[in-house]
Amino acid sequence: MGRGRIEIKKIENPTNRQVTYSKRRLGIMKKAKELTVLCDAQLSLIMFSNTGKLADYCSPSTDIKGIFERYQIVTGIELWNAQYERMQRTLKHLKDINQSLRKEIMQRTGEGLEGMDIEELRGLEQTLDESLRIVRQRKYHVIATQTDTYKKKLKSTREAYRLLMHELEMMDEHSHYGFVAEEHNRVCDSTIPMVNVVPPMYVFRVVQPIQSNLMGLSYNSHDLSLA
Amino acid sequence: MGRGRIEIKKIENPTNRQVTYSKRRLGIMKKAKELTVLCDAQLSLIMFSNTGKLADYCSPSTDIKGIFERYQIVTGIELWNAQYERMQRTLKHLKDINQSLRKEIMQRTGEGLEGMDIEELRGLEQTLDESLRIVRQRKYHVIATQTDTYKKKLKSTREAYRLLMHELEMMDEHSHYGFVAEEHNRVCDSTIPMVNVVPPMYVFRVVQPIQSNLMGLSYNSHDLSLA
DNA sequence: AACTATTTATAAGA
DNA sequence: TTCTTATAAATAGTT
Repeated sequence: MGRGRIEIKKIENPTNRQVTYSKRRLGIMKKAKELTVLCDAQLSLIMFSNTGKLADYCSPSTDIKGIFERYQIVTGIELWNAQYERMQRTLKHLKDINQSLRKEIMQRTGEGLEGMDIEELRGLEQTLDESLRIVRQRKYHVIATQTDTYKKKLKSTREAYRLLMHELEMMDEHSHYGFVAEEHNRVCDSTIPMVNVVPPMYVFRVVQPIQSNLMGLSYNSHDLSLA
Repeated sequence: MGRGRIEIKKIENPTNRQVTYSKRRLGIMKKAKELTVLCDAQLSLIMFSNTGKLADYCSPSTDIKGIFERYQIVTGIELWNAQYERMQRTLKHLKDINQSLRKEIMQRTGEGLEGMDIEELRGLEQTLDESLRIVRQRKYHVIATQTDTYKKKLKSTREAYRLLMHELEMMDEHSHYGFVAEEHNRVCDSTIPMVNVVPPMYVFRVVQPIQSNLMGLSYNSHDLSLA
């Protein structure tokens, strides 16, 4: 339909091809609209030109999504159902796992024990017993480590203190300003024995307030009784 | 384009409409194919007639799904992406929950304790201790219930046995066939004391083999020592 | 489903 | 791209 018929094969001249595409695109679009109106049909038309440009038409009273869903139902072709169902299955699987994990936790908590027979209860008891053993072991390990850390810090503090005292003594012996004499003697007298004689625990208590910002230990006698 | 122009509005005569639909459907289909070939375009055409019949065309070298996906990408319209992403989020959420549940179980098992400080360990220990207490309580309850059941069964068996013995005695006293006399006396002598004097545990052991198919009890001294 | 008068689409040219 | 126009193609009404 034009000045001379054309063969239906790819138009090699790009300009020509583009022009033809424009004309025919409008033409088919018009046809689509007419078909929609005349025959009360529902249709979707999606076109991508050679250059990637999109043009589309969809009959009124519906949308592309509706058309595609209907298409899927009629043809049975999976456009996204496969993916959707795969996800749905994964979801169910995860939920199942979730439930069984929750159940396990519940049983380990001591809830939901109603359905278990003696053998199962026995097994659970032993498992819990073992777990408790491990947790306690770990706790004591942590306590031991922290105590060790404190001892080391204490030792270095004690050393620093001793050096300081030593310097003070030196100052006392070689200078005669005397403005700290009274205080100094008292401090010196009580310190030397403390550093060298007082048992670690006592020193620990004296020093602790100085370092209390470093770590917040507060375990009580109950905990220690389990050591 | 035909004998007289027509107005573009719904054809009310159903037959006429159907005929027109057929003709124009073929026409637009042909146009679609030509566009595909001439201009190297990609297109999809889906049509549903008034009566629900499907007709579709898709350019070669692609498929409806491909066109559809490309359409989504270009338009940014979510056809099923919204649903997809919602599911993906749910999936991730479930996985996260799953992971935290697993972690909790691990800690309750005594694994993965490395990151926990003393306070946390203390809490975990107390929780486990409490759980263990509950599980043990439950176990003893089940044991008690089962023992009770055994006692009742034993009692009824014992009663049945007693009645049987009584009948035998009667038979022995009132008849003089004598063909079971020897055996009968022996059985009678050993049974009466057993039923009335032997402590429950002893009776239990004697009776157990007879009923052992009913329930498979096998708790050992270790278990009982925890009672 | 075929025919055909007529309308419509469009190829080529500007 | 858009307009023009000669001509091919589509199709409405008919058989």
